[in-house]
Amino acid sequence: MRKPEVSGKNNSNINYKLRKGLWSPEEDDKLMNYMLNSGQGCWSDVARNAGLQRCGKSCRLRWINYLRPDLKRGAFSPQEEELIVHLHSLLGNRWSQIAARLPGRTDNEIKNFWNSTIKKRLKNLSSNTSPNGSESSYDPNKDLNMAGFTTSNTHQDQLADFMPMLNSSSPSPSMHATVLNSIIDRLPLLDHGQNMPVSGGFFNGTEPYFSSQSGVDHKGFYLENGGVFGSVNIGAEGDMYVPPLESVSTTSDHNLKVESTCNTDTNNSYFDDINSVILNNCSNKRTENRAGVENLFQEELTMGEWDLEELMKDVSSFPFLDFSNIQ
DNA sequence: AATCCTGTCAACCGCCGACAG
DNA sequence: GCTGTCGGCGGTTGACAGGAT
Repeated sequence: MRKPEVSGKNNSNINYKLRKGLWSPEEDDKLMNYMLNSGQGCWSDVARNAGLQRCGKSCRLRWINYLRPDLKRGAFSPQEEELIVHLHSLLGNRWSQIAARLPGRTDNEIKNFWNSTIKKRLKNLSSNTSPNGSESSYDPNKDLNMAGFTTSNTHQDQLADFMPMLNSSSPSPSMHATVLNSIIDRLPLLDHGQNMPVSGGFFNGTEPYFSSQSGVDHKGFYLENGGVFGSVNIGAEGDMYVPPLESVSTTSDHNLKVESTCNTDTNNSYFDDINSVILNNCSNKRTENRAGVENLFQEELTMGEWDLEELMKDVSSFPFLDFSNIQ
């Protein structure tokens, strides 16, 4: 936190210089009143018209990160933590996009939380699990289930079914396809709901149901560590759509590249692959879940522009998220 | 009680893309 | 096409609080 200050050397120019640093309660009142009465316009106009000696950017930041009425206060819930970790594994440091999936949370808040809490936790756990210290760098994305976040033993057990195959030292593309098909085979048919979230477990059998505050059962796809990947909604016409998410990439470009190679320490990415394939299929035609699967694992597969907006738009539909505590 | 250390978080900075003139 | 402005974003800073020593 910074002490309130006035930019510029000469305070006699206070009327013409912009203030910096912490916001005073009076400034907050001015901005709040202006925003509530006049709504958002050009931020530089907001600053001017509200009688603030602040730059537009500063006003915007203050409003977004602090004054906005819909902000959720308080500590992150374990569910939110898990969601942040998962979204970060998908999106990287795209805090704004992560924040967009967490109602009432700001990108700044999430960024701070990640840098101060989660990152540290993951690092500690990572170092604890590599006693010889051979892992010079840690990858939070590999440590999701070691970070003390809630996981589902059920899903771990279910995933264990696939581990022998996944742990194959040099699985062939056909092996990938086999595993993938096996998973897709276990996908429940998603054509029996109308306008409501439906059971859409990643695996069959013992997938747990989650109940939202509204009492509607939800279910998501699960990640390797029990994290919910996304829920599935069935439209009135029975078409399945996967809630979208903004463009995402785990690579430097915006194409999601799925490596065909698989080794024992790439289970995480492997399941991302699976999820992406499933979701990709689901977002196209539910009746053609299997279509194209055989062609997915080539030397290197580029899935093209993969708009996560098409995958996880409505993260609020995640079954375990309970936003009823928003104050 | 004083000092040090660490975590938290509000806010700034610099960059980028979109857009208008 | 160039330039300026603006909004948005991610990285970073630094003040403060609270725990540890």
